This record gives sequence, C-alpha cells and structure tokens, in this order.
Amino acid sequence: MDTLETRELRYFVAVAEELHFGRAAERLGMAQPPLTRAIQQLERRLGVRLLERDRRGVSLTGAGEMLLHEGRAALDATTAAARRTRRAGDADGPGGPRNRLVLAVKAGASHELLHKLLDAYAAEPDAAVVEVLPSGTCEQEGMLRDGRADVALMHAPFNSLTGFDSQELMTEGQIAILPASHPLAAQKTLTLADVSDIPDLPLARWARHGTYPPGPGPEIHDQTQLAQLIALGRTVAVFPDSARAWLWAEHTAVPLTDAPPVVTHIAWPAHSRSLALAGLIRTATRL
Amino acid sequence: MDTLETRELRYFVAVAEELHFGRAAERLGMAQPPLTRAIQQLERRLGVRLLERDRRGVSLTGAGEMLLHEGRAALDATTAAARRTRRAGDADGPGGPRNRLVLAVKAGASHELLHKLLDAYAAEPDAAVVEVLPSGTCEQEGMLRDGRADVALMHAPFNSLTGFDSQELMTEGQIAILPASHPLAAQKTLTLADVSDIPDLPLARWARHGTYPPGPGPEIHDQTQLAQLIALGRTVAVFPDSARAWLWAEHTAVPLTDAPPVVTHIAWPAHSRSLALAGLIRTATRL
DNA sequence: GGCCTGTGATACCCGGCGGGTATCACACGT
DNA sequence: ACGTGTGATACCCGCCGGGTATCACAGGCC
Repeated sequence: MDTLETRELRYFVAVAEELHFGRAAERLGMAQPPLTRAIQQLERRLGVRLLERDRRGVSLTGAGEMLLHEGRAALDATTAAARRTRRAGDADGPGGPRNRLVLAVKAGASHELLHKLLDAYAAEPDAAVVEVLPSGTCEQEGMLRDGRADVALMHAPFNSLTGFDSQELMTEGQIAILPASHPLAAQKTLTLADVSDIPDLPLARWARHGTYPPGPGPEIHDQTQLAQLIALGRTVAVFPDSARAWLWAEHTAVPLTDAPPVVTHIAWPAHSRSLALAGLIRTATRL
Repeated sequence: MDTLETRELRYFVAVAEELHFGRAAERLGMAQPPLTRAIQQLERRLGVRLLERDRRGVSLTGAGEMLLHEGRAALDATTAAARRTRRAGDADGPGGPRNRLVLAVKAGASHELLHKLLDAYAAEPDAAVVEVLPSGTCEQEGMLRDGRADVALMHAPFNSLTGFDSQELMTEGQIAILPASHPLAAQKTLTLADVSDIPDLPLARWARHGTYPPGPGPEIHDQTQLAQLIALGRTVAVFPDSARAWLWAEHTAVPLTDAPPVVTHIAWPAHSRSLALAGLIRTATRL
C-alpha cells in the first residue's frame, strides 16, 4: 500500500535523470512500455504527479524532485546494506573472523599522513585489514553512502562532511604549483588573485562529478597529466601543502597567503557500529 | 542479481527482531513458509548466512547483525522518500505551492523557545506552515530518519545528533523537582549524588525506546503522571531548567550544581535541500 | 498539406514468482 | 512413546512484471 519497492525507485531515478522514457528503459535493460506503466503505477500509489509530460519531453514536478533526492539516498542505503552485509559475511565466514575495513582516499593526496595512520593502526592488537580504495575527486561521499567504503579521508572545504561523523586530523595551507621557469615562481608568496588571472597560465580545471567547471584552463582528470602540463609551462594549479611530496624538478611551489586552509578529516557513516572502525578512529585521533 | 528489494529487507528485519519465523510471519500478515523461503533466497543472493537456526530458536550471525542495522537504515530512508514525496505533492498540487514543515518536539519541553521560534518564523515572508508534531521521549531521531518529520528540536546529551546537521539554540542548567514538603526542598542547591539516593524518594524512570532503565523508581511515560507522583511525595525527577514552566504548587525546583548542561539544538537530515527548512533554520539562529 | 519521425501511452499475452495450504523432519518436553 | 513446537519442503495458483505490436499525437520537413 505505501511501501516503495527499490525496483520502483531505480526506475524512477533513471527516468528522472534521463528525462526520457526510452533512454531510461535502455539504461535499465528493459523495454519502454513496462517502464511507463511502472511510473504510472508509482504515481497512483503515491497519489502524486511526479513527471510533467508535455509531448516532446518530460520534466520533474516539485514532488518529482523530492523523490529524486530522497530516492537516491534510499537506493544508496540499500546498496550499502547489501555490500556491507556481504563483506561482514566474508569476515565471519571462512578463516576466522578477520575483519576488513575499506578506506577511501583521494588518489595521491597526503601520502605521509596515510602512511602514519596505516602503520600506527597495523601495530594495534586485533587490527583489521585495511583496504585502501583510491577514489576520484570528491567521490568519497558517495562511496561512504553506498557502502563501497567504510571510512574515508576527506579534505574540507572540498568535501562536504554533512551526514557523516568525522574527526579533524590535520590542517595545512595551500600552495600554487607553477612551472619553475615562470617569472612568478620567483615570488616568496602569492595570493589567489595573483594565480587566478595570469594571462598565459590559466588555472587547471578538475572534473567534479563528471563535469568540469567553466573557464579557459585545460581539463584535468589525472594527476600525472596535470604535473606534465605544469612542467610544460601550460598551466598552474592550487594544492594543499602536502602536495610538495610529488613535485617535479620543473615545478616550483609558492605558498598562498589568502587561500583557505585545508583540513583533513577522517569521516564515517554516522550510524556505524563496527569495532574495527572504532579502533581505526581511535588510532587516528592519537596521531 | 545484487539489488535488495525492500520487501526482502522488511521480511528480514521482522525475522531478525522476532528471532522466530512464526511470529515474524504473523507480524507481516503472511504465512510462515513463504517467509522461510524468502529468507533462504535472500541468503543465497547475498551468498552469506544471516541466521543460525539450531532447532528451537534462531540467532543472528555477524552478517545478520550488519544487515539488521543497515537494513533498518535503508527501510527508514525509503519510507522517508515516500512520505516526503507525498507531502511535496500536496504542496505543489492544489491551492498553490504552500509549503509545509513538520517540526518534531519532545512533548511538553521548552514552550518558551518554541513559541519564540514559531512566532518569529511566521513573521517571515513566504513562511511555510509549520506543523508541530509532539514526539515521545527521544523519538525525534527516528522521526527525522523515516520522514515523519523534517526538522526537530533536540536536547543534547539526551538526543544523539549523529547523522544530522544541527545548530545550537540554547543552553540551560538542570533542576531537581521535589515534593515541596520534602526536607531537601529547603536546600538552595543540590548535587546529582544528593538526589540519586534519597532512601524514601527513588528517581523516576522514563521509557526510552519502549524499555525502562533498571532501578527502584516508578515507571513513567506521561508528564502529568510524573507531576502527580511528585506532588504525592513518591518520587523525584531531574529536568532542564525550562521545566519550571509547568511546576505545580506542590512542587519545588532546586538547581543541580553538577548536572551536565542541556543544550537545545535544531536538527535536520543532513541531505535536506528544502527552502522552507532553510528559512526556519535561519530564523532559529537569529533568536 | 501530406508524410515521416520521435515521443509517450495502450492493448494484449505469457511466464515466473510470491503467496497460500498441507505436510514433513526433528528436537525436546513429559 | 507420544505430543508439541520449531523451521523446512512440496505443490498449486493467481497476479503482476515484462515483452511485442500498435496507437495517438506533435513537430519539422519538403
């Protein structure tokens, strides 16, 4: 009567994202007519119009937008339930209850802190096996939400910590990484304004959630790619201080005086009750 | 293949809570055999044993406990999606987009703050209709999670704020409420130790999540009931300062010097994106 | 204006599976 | 030995989710 099935949610989210029944059906690996029928049935059961279909296109009503947001959250929660249950089953299954933890880390960030954390935790008695999962830019939130990861290292203010419990680990400044040959590389310090409009050196743009912010700079999705472009004198980038670890000889790092400090947190789903996780967090706070 | 249906989650949670297929089936309004089959199928699909059935009873495996926790969260998220979507539909349906907000408040707490908040918000332009939903002791968390409420007033340290965004509104001390006739009522201040072992005046016990903490005091689930028992000289209770508003003539309030301060927060689900909610929060922070 | 194209909606059929009833298998009380 | 209460099995049926074919309709052509 009033209990949404996850199948219905999956269908609706697909349609709401594509805004096109045909494409949504294809994405779902099914034909279009049953999809149409399923959405109609969903609307009847909820007693609410979710989509406005005026021939040539579909758009979301207010209720539709609500269901898109809430439905995504619900779907994430159920897939998280499935994933975490499977992993828990592996643990208490064969070979004794060897717990495992999946830690999501932005690829290539803060090696040093990560190393210290993993070493310190491994020395703990009863330490679980920590699997490090490299994640794309700002993707850790989704990974925690849908159960791909149990815990993550996040960098405020880039990551949003809303909805998670977290603990502050480290604060650092930011630096501009320039070609060593560029005149500005000789400065002792710079400001954001200095680096954001250098005529011959546009700021690189990172992909966030699959799309790129507008601007003149090159589109980047790989750190080595970026490093190369900087070395070639084609772009600048702004990074937390710990990025100095991977600088090349052709790079120069210059501190930014007015960039907001970057705070590294360890974050986890608020409702977690895992002992292994608690141990890792305890270790982290003692660093 | 790997996508849990909410029906399966409902079934499993019922069995895991009852630890008995027959009772669980009854609670679900179905017969026992299909329930058994559904759980078996669920275990097969997850590739994990969830229940240990040794004749005469059922118990949870580690994976089962995981699925119980995560599954509850997922079920809450889907029922929240349904409820919020229905409400959003009512709003953008007939009579113009009149938004509504449901505010969960512990029954009978902090009248004064609540009044100020509602009055101030009602004076805002484009204020939504705020529906006040009285909730049992410490039940606000569940109400936010499953969509019965959009926002809640919570009292740390009694309510757990994990998983929600929140804003501090007010801090107050705690008082002991005694029968006016009792000798201790003459004191200017008291300590927790003073009131926790008065031989003839055991501390009242409140129901939390349906169960009562152990102890000698009377079991309470209603505020007037408690007030009456105090007036009769049968018990003491500890409350935030604002409880003075409902004291009777037969009651005396004595400040507690060592009780932790009670902090009232306004809290909401971390992923909310409602404009009306944002307005209410903005108003609250200006009080 | 006729026609094609692309959209979502409808009509109809079929197979699978969710659910029910009856029964079994087994461990415990007496 | 037998009754009792547990979960598991066997079997059947009706519904509903999904597929194919088709419709209805609005634009954009020439």
